[in-house]
Amino acid sequence: MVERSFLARPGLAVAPELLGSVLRHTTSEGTVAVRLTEVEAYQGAEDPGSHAFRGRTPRNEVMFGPAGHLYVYFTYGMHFCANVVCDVDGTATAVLLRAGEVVEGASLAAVRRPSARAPREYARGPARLTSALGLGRAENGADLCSPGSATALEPGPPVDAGRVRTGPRVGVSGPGGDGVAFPWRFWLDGEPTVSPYRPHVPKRRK
DNA sequence: TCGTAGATCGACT
DNA sequence: GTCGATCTACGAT
Repeated sequence: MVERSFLARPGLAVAPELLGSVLRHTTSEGTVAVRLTEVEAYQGAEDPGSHAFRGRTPRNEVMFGPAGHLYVYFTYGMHFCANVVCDVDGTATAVLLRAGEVVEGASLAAVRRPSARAPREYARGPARLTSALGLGRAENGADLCSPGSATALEPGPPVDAGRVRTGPRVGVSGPGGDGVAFPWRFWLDGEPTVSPYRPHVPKRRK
């Protein structure tokens, strides 16, 4: 079980140390656990790309709460994405879980992700990861740091610091408006489950 | 293997 | 009414 104090820091500090951790979710169907290989930090009010940028709403309520809870939101009409809420109560920073490797419950993950051709694709991508774990609206606000919780975050095997890679999010400058892009994405080099980098280009519909 | 269009609905303006 | 922290199918190469 990850200590809540570990998460009660800015998402930017927590994110790289979260790589390699294992998120386990148990339902009536069974248990699926994913070892995180790619995450992205969201700096709340300082991040134009964050749900919390325009202030507190019923939707992002959980982000403003205490650390160690799960923020699950619905997007694009069909997908769920999951974040680990960080920092102290009242501060809306979080870490988006972008990709991971299924290390337990692969058969159940296969049922939930029928379109995946290989096990490495079970959780390769934010929406795929939540799908493989079986996370949904019901898990929004779930406590990750309480013993016996159906949704839990656990320390994984030690990660070689040399394999941790970072990347700036294109077009987003850091606090202070100095024009410097901050490295808010973190992933483990060489992991086949890391999603391919694609610049964020919102598509316009007709 | 790569690139693009379409799907689909809740939150916010 | 508009847009989105995306995924998948499908056509082209």
